[in-house]
Amino acid sequence: MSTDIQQSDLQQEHRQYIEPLGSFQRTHTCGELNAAHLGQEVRLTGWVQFRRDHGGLCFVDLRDRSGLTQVVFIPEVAPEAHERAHILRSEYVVALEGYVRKRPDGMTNPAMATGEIEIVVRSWKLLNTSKTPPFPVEERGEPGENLRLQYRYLDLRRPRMAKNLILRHHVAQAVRRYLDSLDFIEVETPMLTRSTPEGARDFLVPSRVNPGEFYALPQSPQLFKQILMVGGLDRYFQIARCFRDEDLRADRQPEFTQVDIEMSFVDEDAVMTMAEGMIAAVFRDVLDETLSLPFPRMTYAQAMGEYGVDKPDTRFDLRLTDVTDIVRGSSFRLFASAPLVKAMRVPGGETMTRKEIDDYTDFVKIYGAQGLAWIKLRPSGNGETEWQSPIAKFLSEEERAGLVKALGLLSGDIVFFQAGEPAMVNAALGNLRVQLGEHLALFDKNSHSFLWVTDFPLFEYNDEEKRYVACHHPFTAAQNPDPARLKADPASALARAYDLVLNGTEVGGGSIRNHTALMQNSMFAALGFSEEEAEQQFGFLSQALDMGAPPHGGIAFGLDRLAMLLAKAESIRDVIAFPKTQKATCLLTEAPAPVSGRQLRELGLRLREKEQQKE
RNA sequence: GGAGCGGUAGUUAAGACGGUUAUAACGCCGGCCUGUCACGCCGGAGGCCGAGGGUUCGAGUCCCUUCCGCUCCGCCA
Repeated sequence: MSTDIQQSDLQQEHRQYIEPLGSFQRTHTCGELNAAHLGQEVRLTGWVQFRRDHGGLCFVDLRDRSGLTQVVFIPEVAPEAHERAHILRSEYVVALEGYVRKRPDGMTNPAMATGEIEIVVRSWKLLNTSKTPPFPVEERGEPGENLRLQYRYLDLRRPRMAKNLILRHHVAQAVRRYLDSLDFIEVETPMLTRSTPEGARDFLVPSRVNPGEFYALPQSPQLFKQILMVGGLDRYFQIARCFRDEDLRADRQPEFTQVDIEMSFVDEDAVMTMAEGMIAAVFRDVLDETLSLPFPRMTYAQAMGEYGVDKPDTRFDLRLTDVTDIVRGSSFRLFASAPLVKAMRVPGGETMTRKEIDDYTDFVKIYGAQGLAWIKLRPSGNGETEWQSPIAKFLSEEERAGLVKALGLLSGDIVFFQAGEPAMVNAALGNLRVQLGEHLALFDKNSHSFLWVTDFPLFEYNDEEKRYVACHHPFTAAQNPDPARLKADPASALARAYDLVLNGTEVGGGSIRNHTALMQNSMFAALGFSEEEAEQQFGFLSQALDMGAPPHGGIAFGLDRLAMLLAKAESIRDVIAFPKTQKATCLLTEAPAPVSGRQLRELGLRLREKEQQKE
């Protein structure tokens, strides 16, 4: 309390020294000065990071986005400037002029980029004062995320956040350079558009002019970019903001940025080759890393079979194996009766402790598993291998031999099993695989392993809606476009879709689209739309396709995720200037917030009483 | 909708077994200091232990409710 009063009094007193910038416009940034500038007269501007006041000499580290420079106030050189320097506090904003000189022998600081030199101040101006910041801008320790988001402007002054946003900028610029060089046209598509029934929940915007009607913010520019192809634009891209009103994750925000691309007269290979070139250009320009092209490809079926997920982390080599047939007749009833039994061999895992196995058991329960069966193959003294396992006693000699053969089991291994519904089995073992990869340090954290996943199913069954929905989106072309087959056997239809996976994260995905009205309408029919519904929701698309739409396809990349992976950030929030919290709020602006009754009336809206009380 | 972790000076954390006046470091304020660079030395201020209720002679600590942040499941074409 009294500290606050003292501080605000102090700041009040210091405010009288604030001056306009005037002629003190900077000649250099704080990060760029070095021995090459010795003797030069310079002007710098920036924030005070530290003041080290020796009574006589007074040092200040001056910071801007480019780095830090030590400036020194010397009574003998500039008595007035030195005298006034005692008011400087953390985050005060100053402009100063002086000359660059070499630091005395033995006084250089090799940890600083500018550590060989310092600026001897002749005169300076106070441009603004600052309250004592709630957390230090200097990166010592990590303040809580709620504080960082509430005072995001201070967080952005910290080198890590500045570095991440600069990296993100470089990614975006590399993308623009590459696509421009290939004659792609950047086009902006509407933010206020129409709600569509498929896909994620829409953010809705009420229309004042059309009471009772709503725009939706785009989940992606999908329909517009296809219609641009019908419009003959041929090659389009956009760094587009997209909105999805779903729950957040460490790598998911309700508004995010997509590098959105569409091309005419192409097939899958043309799009994928273009995309590989773009990713390679980004890695070359941003990380100075050369990627080897083309990226490997794997079918969806193989990914699910061997990795349990549709976005395998191919940095390490653990695989899942289907052993359903081997244990079909087992006296272990769970194995004998399960629709799918899979196993994962972990070489050298025999040394795992009971505690570790228990922790992995808890881990797989997240995905609906009842437990986690395991077998350790221990070398016993006489050169034989002992099967140590709670389930070993249920396995016949034949079954053991079958497992050894199918899994390539060796002494010293541990094998994990999962039995049950395929979705659960794959999710449990697939995610356990990733967990083991991290815990056992099976990969180099600096490596980048790309993979195309192809041949996705066209549809997946949605239990809630009791119907098939599009796996990718409803505009994706089928590999076999025969309408009769789509209708008869939707489960086995494959899509002309492809995802790009980097280190187990989906960074991009796209497809060849239905470019004839016939293809598109048979897709709507297979999704269970009546002709009237299809016409009402997507009539404008069918109509456009029916007026000479060229064959076309495209892809979209998550710019935030890409930036996150390149920056090695733990959260997507660390590469977004103003992200939302897990409850989808902005702690800086306190959005969302109630609106006035007048605003609601203008929009023809009325709140339930429950919500009204919030106002 | 569900599971888990966390919330204690400005900040980051310790305290958790219920028991005197709630610790520490950094930061902040005052003083001293002419080569520091996480400067140093001396002194000082600073707390509704997220909020509300309960159990108890007594609650930072136990119970209930609730708010906020984070991670995950569901969800995310």
